[in-house]
Amino acid sequence: MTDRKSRRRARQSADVVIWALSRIIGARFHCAPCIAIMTQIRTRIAPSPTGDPHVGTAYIALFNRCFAHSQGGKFILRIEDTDQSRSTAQSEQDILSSLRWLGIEWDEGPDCGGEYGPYRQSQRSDIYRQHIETLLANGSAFRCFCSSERLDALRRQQMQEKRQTGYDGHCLSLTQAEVDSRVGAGEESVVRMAVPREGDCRFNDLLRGEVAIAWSQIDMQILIKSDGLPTYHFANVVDDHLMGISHVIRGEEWINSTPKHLLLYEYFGWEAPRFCHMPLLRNPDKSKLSKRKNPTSINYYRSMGYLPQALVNYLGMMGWSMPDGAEKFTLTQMTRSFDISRVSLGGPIFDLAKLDWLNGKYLREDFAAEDFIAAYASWAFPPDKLAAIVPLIMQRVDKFSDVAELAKPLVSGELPLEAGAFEHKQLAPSEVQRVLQFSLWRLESLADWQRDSIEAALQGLAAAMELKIRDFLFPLFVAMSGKPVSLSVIEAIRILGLDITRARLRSALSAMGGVSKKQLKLLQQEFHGFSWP
RNA sequence: GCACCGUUGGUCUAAUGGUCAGGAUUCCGGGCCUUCACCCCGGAGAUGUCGGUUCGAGUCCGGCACGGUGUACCA
Repeated sequence: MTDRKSRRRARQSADVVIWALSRIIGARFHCAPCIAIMTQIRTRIAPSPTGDPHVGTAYIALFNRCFAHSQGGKFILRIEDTDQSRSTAQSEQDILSSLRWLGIEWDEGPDCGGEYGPYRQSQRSDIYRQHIETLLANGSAFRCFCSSERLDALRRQQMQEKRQTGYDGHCLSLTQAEVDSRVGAGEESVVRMAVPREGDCRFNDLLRGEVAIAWSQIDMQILIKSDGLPTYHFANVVDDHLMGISHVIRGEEWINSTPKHLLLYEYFGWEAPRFCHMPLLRNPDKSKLSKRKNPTSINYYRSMGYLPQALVNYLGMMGWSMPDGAEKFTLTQMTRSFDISRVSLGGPIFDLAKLDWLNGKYLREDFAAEDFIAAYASWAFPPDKLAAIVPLIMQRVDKFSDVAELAKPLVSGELPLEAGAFEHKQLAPSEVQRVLQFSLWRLESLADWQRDSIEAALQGLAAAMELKIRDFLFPLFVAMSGKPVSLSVIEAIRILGLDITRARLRSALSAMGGVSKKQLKLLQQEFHGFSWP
């Protein structure tokens, strides 16, 4: 702790010097990234558009943004979409709009541009191709032709012998002529980085002090995949340098691969940025926050009716505190008082009880009745949702006083489930669980969230399970509405969206007594055995 | 397995090596109040463990325990 304090002091004075320098130099030069590195604080968030917008992304983005903006620097958003098979444009859109909803805005990014673009890695292939040539030429990277079979066998053997797993340097001994002829013959290959086998890599983490990792722990990482695209490690380093990133603030999960990154900077002859590894947000069981165990999508919090300012505030309380101890603070206040050395390293548990309290505090203290009305109305009844709800309700009511009860499932979060709610004369409890779990998996994999595709997916699933659609839908009705009779369950699913649907199906599953790990595995096998049209 | 990073009430956190380890949440009790909630007051509850340095350790050093992460042609 003392150590932390003295580091904090030292850093603050160093930052002042750098800042002053940037004022002097920055006024005269506007060119290479090297100048930017020397002169300006530049941080980034580099999400991979492979799924729901994650609260962990927002968390790291928040700290990067506060760090940069508290020192007159810039905060950049870069899309890391080198994994062609998993990246989607939809996910990218969701990430941008979620961060914007939270008020975490960026100075440069794929949507707003900037001097260091493009800000999407899939548009930077030429840059990576060019840069890998440098490493290939100076011998710090090499072509590898090993098949995945050989690599698998190698790994198995290493594990059996209880040795460290990793590449054995097989292709390191290839001559240039050999490499050229095999490449010329069209043989598939990857590019790996050479890694020393002796000694330690030492670096100074902004929060943790010196970290030493033996080079023997570091694998000869693939830099360019056989599809010609870079892996994270390579693209990340090249881009961070070219974009003038001065401080890499990222999750703790990256500590172990920092030596790879440092080595790449060295191979290129570039000055490395400062590294700062934040603690990881955790599930209540202390494992890394995951959507299997918790709602992790920012969209979930949005559709549950949390306020963006409360969620950002709450994220700011994770591993960090205001110097004056204030618990309710805005993004602006956080930025103004920001001091990265106030980050505490124990992984904070993302616990909803305190978020609820904080959100309520915002609602009570910051909203006049008319503000509340406006905010609530636009949350509960945005025009398109209202248009979808009204026709459903009109058919089923006799008088206005019936409306609220019917609409309840569509404007609520989780619903209380009565004991025995899932009793059914055709379906055994285990069958009900299967329907719920399979439906959840099926819906999660749905590409578009339209009435027809949801219906088709569920019908296909019912057929695969050899259940009558009527019986099949029963558990879903109950899970989604809390009652066996209600509005169209498919409409409800469409209107409520995946996040609320997931939460309801999950709470139904746990109301049924939960699914053990063993059961889950069996169900997974069965589910993967299904085939869809 | 190996490596790395962590460890203050259940949870989020505060504490220039020096008061009685402070605040928030949660839970419980009381007050306000027609009820509930809000709000106010009060209570319960923590430095993982063993050793070392020191006049003095939550804070510095070492061992152990526990937890987490990493060990991919994912990021």
